[in-house]
Amino acid sequence: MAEQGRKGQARRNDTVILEAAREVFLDDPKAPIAAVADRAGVGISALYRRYAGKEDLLRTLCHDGLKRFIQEAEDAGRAHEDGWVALRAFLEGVVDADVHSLTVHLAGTFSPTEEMHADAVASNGLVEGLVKRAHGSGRLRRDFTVADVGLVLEACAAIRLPDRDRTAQLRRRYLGLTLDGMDRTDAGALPGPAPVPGEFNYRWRRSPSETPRESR
Amino acid sequence: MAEQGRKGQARRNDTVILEAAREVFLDDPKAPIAAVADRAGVGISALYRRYAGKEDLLRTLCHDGLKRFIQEAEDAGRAHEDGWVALRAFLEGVVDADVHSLTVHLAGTFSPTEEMHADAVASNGLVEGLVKRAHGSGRLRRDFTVADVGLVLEACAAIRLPDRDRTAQLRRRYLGLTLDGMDRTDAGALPGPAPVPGEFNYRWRRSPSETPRESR
DNA sequence: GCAGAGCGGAACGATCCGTTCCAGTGGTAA
DNA sequence: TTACCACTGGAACGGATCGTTCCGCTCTGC
Repeated sequence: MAEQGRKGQARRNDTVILEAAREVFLDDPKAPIAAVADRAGVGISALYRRYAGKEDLLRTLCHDGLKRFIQEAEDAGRAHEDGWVALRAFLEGVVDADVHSLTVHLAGTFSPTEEMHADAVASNGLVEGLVKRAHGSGRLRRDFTVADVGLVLEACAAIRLPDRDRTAQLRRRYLGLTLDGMDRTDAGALPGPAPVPGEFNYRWRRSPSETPRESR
Repeated sequence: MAEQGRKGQARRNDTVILEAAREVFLDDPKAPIAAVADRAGVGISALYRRYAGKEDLLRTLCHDGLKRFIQEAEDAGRAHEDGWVALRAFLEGVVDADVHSLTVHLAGTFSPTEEMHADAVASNGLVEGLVKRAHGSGRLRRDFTVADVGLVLEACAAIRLPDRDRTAQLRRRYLGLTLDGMDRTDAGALPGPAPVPGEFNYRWRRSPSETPRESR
Protein backbone atom coordinates (compact mmCIF):
# COMPACT_ATOMS: atom_id res chain seq x y z
CA MET A 1 0.00 0.00 0.00
CA ALA A 2 2.94 2.25 -0.77
CA GLU A 3 2.18 5.81 -1.76
CA GLN A 4 2.12 6.27 -5.47
CA GLY A 5 3.62 8.88 -7.70
CA ARG A 6 6.10 11.67 -7.34
CA LYS A 7 4.82 12.90 -4.03
CA GLY A 8 4.92 9.43 -2.62
CA GLN A 9 8.49 8.89 -3.65
CA ALA A 10 9.45 12.22 -2.19
CA ARG A 11 7.95 11.30 1.14
CA ARG A 12 9.58 7.92 1.09
CA ASN A 13 12.89 9.58 0.34
CA ASP A 14 12.54 11.62 3.49
CA THR A 15 12.91 8.56 5.63
CA VAL A 16 15.23 6.67 3.32
CA ILE A 17 17.69 9.53 3.42
CA LEU A 18 17.54 9.87 7.16
CA GLU A 19 18.11 6.18 7.64
CA ALA A 20 20.97 6.15 5.18
CA ALA A 21 22.54 9.12 6.90
CA ARG A 22 22.27 7.39 10.23
CA GLU A 23 23.96 4.27 8.95
CA VAL A 24 26.69 6.08 7.11
CA PHE A 25 27.62 8.50 9.86
CA LEU A 26 27.46 5.71 12.40
CA ASP A 27 30.14 3.94 10.43
CA ASP A 28 32.20 7.05 9.81
CA PRO A 29 31.28 10.38 11.35
CA LYS A 30 33.41 12.16 8.79
CA ALA A 31 31.86 10.48 5.80
CA PRO A 32 31.21 12.72 2.81
CA ILE A 33 27.69 13.66 2.07
CA ALA A 34 27.86 11.88 -1.24
CA ALA A 35 28.19 8.61 0.66
CA VAL A 36 24.82 9.25 2.22
CA ALA A 37 23.26 9.86 -1.15
CA ASP A 38 24.82 6.69 -2.52
CA ARG A 39 23.64 4.58 0.36
CA ALA A 40 20.16 6.02 0.06
CA GLY A 41 20.19 5.35 -3.66
CA VAL A 42 19.35 8.93 -4.50
CA GLY A 43 21.17 11.88 -5.99
CA ILE A 44 22.78 14.65 -4.07
CA SER A 45 20.02 17.05 -4.99
CA ALA A 46 17.55 15.00 -3.03
CA LEU A 47 19.63 15.72 0.04
CA TYR A 48 20.02 19.42 -0.52
CA ARG A 49 16.35 19.78 -1.18
CA ARG A 50 15.69 18.68 2.40
CA TYR A 51 18.62 20.06 4.35
CA ALA A 52 20.38 23.38 4.10
CA GLY A 53 23.73 21.67 4.21
CA LYS A 54 25.74 18.98 5.87
CA GLU A 55 25.66 20.60 9.26
CA ASP A 56 21.90 20.79 9.14
CA LEU A 57 21.63 17.09 8.40
CA LEU A 58 24.06 16.22 11.15
CA ARG A 59 22.19 18.32 13.64
CA THR A 60 18.89 16.73 12.77
CA LEU A 61 20.37 13.28 13.07
CA CYS A 62 21.95 14.01 16.40
CA HIS A 63 18.83 15.56 17.79
CA ASP A 64 16.86 12.50 16.78
CA GLY A 65 19.36 10.40 18.68
CA LEU A 66 19.00 12.56 21.74
CA LYS A 67 15.23 12.22 21.62
CA ARG A 68 15.56 8.50 21.33
CA PHE A 69 17.88 8.52 24.32
CA ILE A 70 15.32 10.36 26.36
CA GLN A 71 12.62 7.97 25.30
CA GLU A 72 14.70 4.97 26.31
CA ALA A 73 15.18 6.51 29.74
CA GLU A 74 11.49 7.23 30.14
CA ASP A 75 10.41 3.82 28.91
CA ALA A 76 12.83 1.93 31.12
CA GLY A 77 11.91 3.99 34.15
CA ARG A 78 8.22 3.42 33.58
CA ALA A 79 8.41 -0.27 32.75
CA HIS A 80 10.25 -1.56 35.79
CA GLU A 81 9.44 -1.36 39.43
CA ASP A 82 12.88 -2.36 40.61
CA GLY A 83 15.38 0.45 40.25
CA TRP A 84 18.26 -1.81 39.34
CA VAL A 85 16.27 -3.58 36.67
CA ALA A 86 15.16 -0.25 35.26
CA LEU A 87 18.71 1.04 35.01
CA ARG A 88 19.82 -2.18 33.38
CA ALA A 89 16.98 -2.07 30.89
CA PHE A 90 17.84 1.52 30.08
CA LEU A 91 21.47 0.73 29.39
CA GLU A 92 20.55 -2.25 27.28
CA GLY A 93 18.06 -0.17 25.35
CA VAL A 94 20.56 2.57 24.60
CA VAL A 95 23.24 0.14 23.57
CA ASP A 96 20.87 -1.80 21.36
CA ALA A 97 19.60 1.33 19.68
CA ASP A 98 23.18 2.45 19.07
CA VAL A 99 22.14 5.88 20.14
CA HIS A 100 25.10 6.88 22.17
CA SER A 101 27.73 6.40 19.52
CA LEU A 102 25.75 8.55 17.11
CA THR A 103 25.33 11.35 19.57
CA VAL A 104 28.87 11.25 20.79
CA HIS A 105 30.70 10.96 17.54
CA LEU A 106 28.72 13.67 15.89
CA ALA A 107 29.05 16.14 18.73
CA GLY A 108 31.16 19.10 17.82
CA THR A 109 30.54 18.86 14.11
CA PHE A 110 27.69 21.34 14.26
CA SER A 111 26.44 24.08 16.51
CA PRO A 112 23.61 22.83 18.69
CA THR A 113 20.28 24.55 18.96
CA GLU A 114 18.74 25.80 22.15
CA GLU A 115 16.23 23.01 21.97
CA MET A 116 18.97 20.42 21.87
CA HIS A 117 20.55 21.95 24.90
CA ALA A 118 17.28 21.73 26.76
CA ASP A 119 16.85 18.11 25.74
CA ALA A 120 20.35 17.34 26.89
CA VAL A 121 19.59 18.78 30.31
CA ALA A 122 16.36 16.80 30.44
CA SER A 123 18.12 13.57 29.58
CA ASN A 124 20.64 14.17 32.35
CA GLY A 125 17.82 14.53 34.80
CA LEU A 126 16.23 11.29 33.67
CA VAL A 127 19.47 9.34 33.97
CA GLU A 128 20.06 10.82 37.39
CA GLY A 129 16.66 9.60 38.46
CA LEU A 130 17.38 6.10 37.19
CA VAL A 131 20.70 5.90 39.00
CA LYS A 132 19.14 7.14 42.22
CA ARG A 133 16.43 4.56 42.01
CA ALA A 134 18.99 1.88 41.28
CA HIS A 135 20.92 2.90 44.36
CA GLY A 136 17.72 2.72 46.30
CA SER A 137 17.22 -0.86 45.20
CA GLY A 138 20.44 -1.78 46.96
CA ARG A 139 21.97 -3.70 44.11
CA LEU A 140 23.99 -0.96 42.43
CA ARG A 141 27.39 -0.50 44.03
CA ARG A 142 27.60 2.61 46.16
CA ASP A 143 30.49 4.28 44.38
CA PHE A 144 28.81 4.21 40.99
CA THR A 145 27.80 7.75 40.06
CA VAL A 146 25.51 9.29 37.49
CA ALA A 147 28.43 10.37 35.37
CA ASP A 148 29.71 6.79 35.30
CA VAL A 149 26.81 6.02 33.02
CA GLY A 150 28.55 8.10 30.37
CA LEU A 151 31.68 6.06 30.76
CA VAL A 152 29.81 2.81 30.36
CA LEU A 153 27.98 3.92 27.25
CA GLU A 154 31.10 5.38 25.74
CA ALA A 155 32.96 2.15 26.25
CA CYS A 156 30.20 0.01 24.80
CA ALA A 157 29.90 2.21 21.75
CA ALA A 158 33.56 1.62 21.04
CA ILE A 159 32.99 -2.01 20.22
CA ARG A 160 32.56 -2.06 16.51
CA LEU A 161 32.85 -4.67 13.78
CA PRO A 162 32.08 -4.56 10.10
CA ASP A 163 29.00 -6.65 10.72
CA ARG A 164 26.24 -4.72 12.36
CA ASP A 165 24.46 -7.61 14.02
CA ARG A 166 27.64 -9.07 15.37
CA THR A 167 28.52 -5.67 16.77
CA ALA A 168 25.24 -5.58 18.62
CA GLN A 169 25.85 -9.04 20.05
CA LEU A 170 29.31 -8.22 21.29
CA ARG A 171 28.18 -4.94 22.78
CA ARG A 172 25.51 -6.76 24.69
CA ARG A 173 28.07 -9.24 25.91
CA TYR A 174 30.40 -6.54 27.06
CA LEU A 175 27.59 -4.57 28.66
CA GLY A 176 26.72 -7.74 30.52
CA LEU A 177 30.23 -7.91 31.90
CA THR A 178 30.03 -4.30 32.99
CA LEU A 179 26.63 -4.77 34.57
CA ASP A 180 28.00 -7.65 36.58
CA GLY A 181 30.67 -5.26 37.80
CA MET A 182 28.04 -2.70 38.74
CA ASP A 183 25.81 -5.25 40.47
CA ARG A 184 28.21 -5.72 43.37
CA THR A 185 28.07 -4.30 46.84
CA ASP A 186 30.88 -6.51 48.08
CA ALA A 187 33.68 -5.21 45.86
CA GLY A 188 36.31 -2.69 46.90
CA ALA A 189 36.00 0.93 45.87
CA LEU A 190 36.56 1.83 42.24
CA PRO A 191 39.85 3.62 41.66
CA GLY A 192 40.30 7.28 40.88
CA PRO A 193 38.04 10.28 41.34
CA ALA A 194 34.65 9.55 39.88
CA PRO A 195 33.68 11.41 36.75
CA VAL A 196 31.95 14.70 37.43
CA PRO A 197 28.61 15.57 35.82
CA GLY A 198 29.37 17.74 32.84
CA GLU A 199 32.89 16.46 32.47
CA PHE A 200 32.04 15.30 28.98
CA ASN A 201 30.34 18.48 27.92
CA TYR A 202 33.46 19.86 26.29
CA ARG A 203 32.43 18.00 23.19
CA TRP A 204 29.53 20.31 22.62
CA ARG A 205 31.65 23.39 22.27
CA ARG A 206 29.42 25.82 20.44
CA SER A 207 31.62 27.34 17.84
CA PRO A 208 32.28 25.04 14.94
CA SER A 209 35.13 27.34 13.95
CA GLU A 210 37.34 26.83 16.95
CA THR A 211 37.77 23.12 16.60
CA PRO A 212 41.35 22.48 17.63
CA ARG A 213 42.77 19.25 16.38
CA GLU A 214 44.26 18.56 19.75
CA SER A 215 43.69 20.19 23.06
CA ARG A 216 46.67 18.74 24.84
CA MET B 1 74.51 16.20 30.58
CA ALA B 2 72.70 16.56 27.28
CA GLU B 3 74.57 15.71 24.16
CA GLN B 4 76.12 18.71 22.54
CA GLY B 5 76.25 19.86 18.99
CA ARG B 6 74.58 18.91 15.80
CA LYS B 7 74.90 15.18 16.30
CA GLY B 8 73.40 15.50 19.72
CA GLN B 9 70.42 17.44 18.46
CA ALA B 10 69.90 14.90 15.73
CA ARG B 11 69.85 12.06 18.18
CA ARG B 12 67.56 13.92 20.51
CA ASN B 13 65.25 14.64 17.61
CA ASP B 14 64.99 10.92 16.97
CA THR B 15 63.17 10.39 20.22
CA VAL B 16 61.41 13.75 20.29
CA ILE B 17 59.84 13.02 16.95
CA LEU B 18 58.76 9.55 17.92
CA GLU B 19 57.18 10.80 21.11
CA ALA B 20 55.45 13.63 19.33
CA ALA B 21 54.13 11.25 16.72
CA ARG B 22 52.80 8.98 19.41
CA GLU B 23 50.98 11.80 21.12
CA VAL B 24 49.59 13.31 17.98
CA PHE B 25 48.35 10.10 16.41
CA LEU B 26 46.94 9.01 19.73
CA ASP B 27 44.79 12.12 19.70
CA ASP B 28 43.88 11.82 16.06
CA PRO B 29 44.93 8.86 13.94
CA LYS B 30 44.33 10.85 10.82
CA ALA B 31 46.38 13.83 11.87
CA PRO B 32 48.56 15.37 9.18
CA ILE B 33 52.26 14.80 9.37
CA ALA B 34 52.83 18.51 9.79
CA ALA B 35 51.11 18.28 13.15
CA VAL B 36 53.75 15.85 14.30
CA ALA B 37 56.50 18.20 13.24
CA ASP B 38 54.82 21.09 15.04
CA ARG B 39 54.35 19.16 18.23
CA ALA B 40 57.95 17.99 18.11
CA GLY B 41 59.08 21.54 17.48
CA VAL B 42 60.98 20.59 14.36
CA GLY B 43 60.56 21.11 10.65
CA ILE B 44 59.07 18.66 8.27
CA SER B 45 62.45 17.82 6.85
CA ALA B 46 63.53 16.38 10.16
CA LEU B 47 60.73 13.87 9.77
CA TYR B 48 61.43 12.89 6.21
CA ARG B 49 65.09 12.44 6.99
CA ARG B 50 64.16 9.62 9.33
CA TYR B 51 61.14 8.03 7.69
CA ALA B 52 60.43 7.27 4.07
CA GLY B 53 56.94 8.68 4.43
CA LYS B 54 53.90 8.81 6.61
CA GLU B 55 53.18 5.13 6.29
CA ASP B 56 56.68 4.28 7.42
CA LEU B 57 56.30 6.41 10.52
CA LEU B 58 52.93 4.93 11.33
CA ARG B 59 54.22 1.42 10.93
CA THR B 60 57.16 2.08 13.21
CA LEU B 61 54.91 3.60 15.82
CA CYS B 62 52.47 0.76 15.69
CA HIS B 63 55.17 -1.85 15.86
CA ASP B 64 56.61 -0.15 18.91
CA GLY B 65 53.19 -0.36 20.49
CA LEU B 66 52.94 -4.03 19.69
CA LYS B 67 56.33 -4.68 21.27
CA ARG B 68 55.26 -2.79 24.33
CA PHE B 69 52.11 -4.87 24.48
CA ILE B 70 54.17 -8.04 24.41
CA GLN B 71 56.43 -6.75 27.11
CA GLU B 72 53.50 -5.90 29.34
CA ALA B 73 52.22 -9.44 28.95
CA GLU B 74 55.61 -10.96 29.73
CA ASP B 75 56.22 -8.70 32.69
CA ALA B 76 52.83 -9.29 34.23
CA GLY B 77 53.07 -13.02 33.72
CA ARG B 78 56.49 -13.15 35.32
CA ALA B 79 55.74 -10.84 38.22
CA HIS B 80 52.73 -12.55 39.70
CA GLU B 81 52.25 -16.03 40.98
CA ASP B 82 48.47 -15.85 41.06
CA GLY B 83 46.98 -16.12 37.58
CA TRP B 84 44.16 -13.73 38.28
CA VAL B 85 46.48 -11.09 39.67
CA ALA B 86 48.76 -11.48 36.66
CA LEU B 87 45.92 -10.97 34.22
CA ARG B 88 44.72 -7.95 36.13
CA ALA B 89 48.20 -6.47 36.22
CA PHE B 90 48.54 -7.04 32.50
CA LEU B 91 45.30 -5.26 31.70
CA GLU B 92 46.18 -2.37 33.97
CA GLY B 93 49.60 -2.12 32.38
CA VAL B 94 48.23 -2.04 28.86
CA VAL B 95 45.58 0.50 29.72
CA ASP B 96 48.06 2.73 31.55
CA ALA B 97 50.52 2.59 28.70
CA ASP B 98 47.74 3.49 26.27
CA VAL B 99 49.11 0.87 23.97
CA HIS B 100 45.95 -0.63 22.70
CA SER B 101 44.37 2.51 21.33
CA LEU B 102 47.50 3.29 19.36
CA THR B 103 47.70 -0.14 17.84
CA VAL B 104 44.04 -0.36 17.11
CA HIS B 105 43.43 3.04 15.66
CA LEU B 106 46.45 2.92 13.44
CA ALA B 107 45.75 -0.52 12.07
CA GLY B 108 44.81 -0.46 8.44
CA THR B 109 46.62 2.75 7.66
CA PHE B 110 49.74 0.93 6.54
CA SER B 111 50.73 -2.48 5.28
CA PRO B 112 52.22 -4.53 8.09
CA THR B 113 55.55 -6.27 7.81
CA GLU B 114 56.13 -9.95 8.28
CA GLU B 115 57.82 -9.22 11.56
CA MET B 116 54.76 -7.42 12.84
CA HIS B 117 52.63 -10.35 11.91
CA ALA B 118 54.91 -12.65 13.84
CA ASP B 119 54.80 -10.35 16.85
CA ALA B 120 51.04 -10.23 16.67
CA VAL B 121 50.87 -14.01 16.77
CA ALA B 122 53.28 -14.06 19.68
CA SER B 123 51.23 -11.55 21.63
CA ASN B 124 48.13 -13.63 21.11
CA GLY B 125 49.92 -16.60 22.58
CA LEU B 126 50.99 -14.64 25.62
CA VAL B 127 47.51 -13.35 26.30
CA GLU B 128 46.13 -16.83 25.90
CA GLY B 129 48.55 -18.04 28.51
CA LEU B 130 47.53 -15.29 30.91
CA VAL B 131 43.85 -16.05 30.52
CA LYS B 132 44.42 -19.76 31.02
CA ARG B 133 46.37 -19.13 34.17
CA ALA B 134 43.67 -16.78 35.40
CA HIS B 135 41.08 -19.46 34.81
CA GLY B 136 43.28 -21.83 36.72
CA SER B 137 43.27 -19.50 39.69
CA GLY B 138 39.52 -19.93 39.94
CA ARG B 139 38.67 -16.26 40.17
CA LEU B 140 38.08 -15.45 36.52
CA ARG B 141 34.55 -16.24 35.46
CA ARG B 142 34.31 -19.35 33.33
CA ASP B 143 32.70 -17.81 30.28
CA PHE B 144 35.40 -15.19 29.82
CA THR B 145 37.45 -16.09 26.75
CA VAL B 146 40.77 -14.99 25.37
CA ALA B 147 39.12 -12.90 22.72
CA ASP B 148 37.16 -11.06 25.39
CA VAL B 149 40.41 -9.40 26.34
CA GLY B 150 40.26 -7.54 23.05
CA LEU B 151 36.78 -6.31 23.89
CA VAL B 152 37.87 -5.04 27.26
CA LEU B 153 40.87 -3.18 25.93
CA GLU B 154 38.91 -1.74 23.09
CA ALA B 155 36.29 -0.42 25.42
CA CYS B 156 38.80 1.11 27.81
CA ALA B 157 40.66 2.80 25.00
CA ALA B 158 37.44 4.52 23.99
CA ILE B 159 37.41 6.61 27.12
CA ARG B 160 39.07 9.81 26.14
CA LEU B 161 39.13 13.36 27.44
CA PRO B 162 41.16 16.37 26.42
CA ASP B 163 43.28 15.99 29.52
CA ARG B 164 45.66 13.10 29.34
CA ASP B 165 46.01 12.43 33.04
CA ARG B 166 42.30 12.58 33.64
CA THR B 167 41.81 10.14 30.80
CA ALA B 168 44.18 7.71 32.47
CA GLN B 169 42.32 8.04 35.76
CA LEU B 170 38.93 7.40 34.24
CA ARG B 171 40.20 4.47 32.22
CA ARG B 172 41.54 2.92 35.36
CA ARG B 173 38.21 3.47 37.02
CA TYR B 174 36.32 1.89 34.23
CA LEU B 175 38.77 -0.99 34.00
CA GLY B 176 38.19 -1.53 37.70
CA LEU B 177 34.48 -1.85 37.05
CA THR B 178 35.11 -4.35 34.30
CA LEU B 179 37.55 -6.34 36.41
CA ASP B 180 34.91 -6.59 39.11
CA GLY B 181 32.63 -8.03 36.47
CA MET B 182 35.28 -10.54 35.44
CA ASP B 183 36.09 -11.51 39.01
CA ARG B 184 32.83 -13.33 39.53
CA THR B 185 32.05 -16.99 39.44
CA ASP B 186 28.56 -16.49 40.80
CA ALA B 187 27.10 -14.44 37.97
CA GLY B 188 24.93 -15.77 35.19
CA ALA B 189 26.42 -16.45 31.78
CA LEU B 190 27.38 -13.51 29.62
CA PRO B 191 25.02 -12.97 26.70
CA GLY B 192 25.74 -13.66 23.09
CA PRO B 193 28.29 -15.87 21.36
CA ALA B 194 31.74 -15.06 22.73
CA PRO B 195 34.14 -13.31 20.40
CA VAL B 196 36.20 -15.68 18.33
CA PRO B 197 40.00 -15.39 18.23
CA GLY B 198 40.86 -13.51 15.09
CA GLU B 199 37.50 -11.84 14.87
CA PHE B 200 39.22 -8.46 15.06
CA ASN B 201 41.86 -9.27 12.49
CA TYR B 202 39.93 -7.67 9.70
CA ARG B 203 41.54 -4.43 10.71
CA TRP B 204 44.90 -5.58 9.49
CA ARG B 205 43.80 -6.07 5.92
CA ARG B 206 47.03 -5.95 3.96
CA SER B 207 46.26 -3.82 1.01
CA PRO B 208 46.11 -0.14 1.87
CA SER B 209 44.45 0.40 -1.49
CA GLU B 210 41.28 -1.54 -0.86
CA THR B 211 40.10 0.38 2.15
CA PRO B 212 36.33 0.57 1.82
CA ARG B 213 34.73 3.34 3.78
CA GLU B 214 32.07 1.00 4.98
CA SER B 215 31.74 -2.69 4.76
CA ARG B 216 28.16 -2.76 5.88
C1' DG C 1 -0.74 19.68 -22.57
C1' DC C 2 1.98 22.30 -19.66
C1' DA C 3 4.20 24.40 -15.55
C1' DG C 4 7.16 23.17 -12.31
C1' DA C 5 8.43 20.08 -8.31
C1' DG C 6 11.72 16.87 -7.74
C1' DC C 7 15.69 14.65 -9.14
C1' DG C 8 20.55 12.80 -10.85
C1' DG C 9 24.95 13.82 -11.22
C1' DA C 10 28.62 16.65 -13.52
C1' DA C 11 31.28 20.61 -12.45
C1' DC C 12 33.39 24.01 -9.48
C1' DG C 13 36.03 25.96 -6.00
C1' DA C 14 37.99 25.66 -1.62
C1' DT C 15 40.68 23.18 1.50
C1' DC C 16 43.82 19.90 3.06
C1' DC C 17 47.86 17.12 3.09
C1' DG C 18 51.88 14.30 1.70
C1' DT C 19 56.01 15.11 -0.36
C1' DT C 20 59.71 17.67 -2.55
C1' DC C 21 62.93 21.22 -2.76
C1' DC C 22 66.07 24.75 -1.59
C1' DA C 23 68.56 27.95 0.97
C1' DG C 24 70.59 28.70 5.59
C1' DT C 25 73.32 27.24 9.62
C1' DG C 26 76.84 25.64 12.29
C1' DG C 27 79.64 21.51 13.71
C1' DT C 28 83.60 19.16 12.08
C1' DA C 29 87.85 17.71 10.19
C1' DA C 30 91.97 18.89 7.82
C1' DT D 1 90.97 29.08 9.84
C1' DT D 2 88.34 27.43 6.24
C1' DA D 3 85.73 24.51 3.30
C1' DC D 4 82.44 21.11 3.39
C1' DC D 5 78.18 18.98 4.21
C1' DA D 6 74.86 16.81 7.48
C1' DC D 7 70.93 18.55 9.16
C1' DT D 8 67.27 21.54 9.32
C1' DG D 9 63.05 24.90 8.68
C1' DG D 10 59.47 25.82 6.01
C1' DA D 11 57.69 27.48 1.45
C1' DA D 12 55.81 25.50 -2.60
C1' DC D 13 53.60 21.99 -5.45
C1' DG D 14 50.39 18.70 -7.06
C1' DG D 15 46.94 15.56 -6.18
C1' DA D 16 42.93 14.25 -3.79
C1' DT D 17 38.73 15.11 -1.33
C1' DC D 18 34.41 17.14 -0.40
C1' DG D 19 30.64 20.56 0.22
C1' DT D 20 27.85 23.00 -2.66
C1' DT D 21 25.88 24.73 -6.92
C1' DC D 22 23.82 24.24 -11.23
C1' DC D 23 21.75 22.47 -15.30
C1' DG D 24 19.02 19.56 -17.94
C1' DC D 25 15.69 15.86 -17.63
C1' DT D 26 11.43 13.37 -16.06
C1' DC D 27 7.03 12.85 -14.97
C1' DT D 28 3.12 14.30 -12.04
C1' DG D 29 -0.77 16.90 -10.97
C1' DC D 30 -3.85 20.13 -12.63
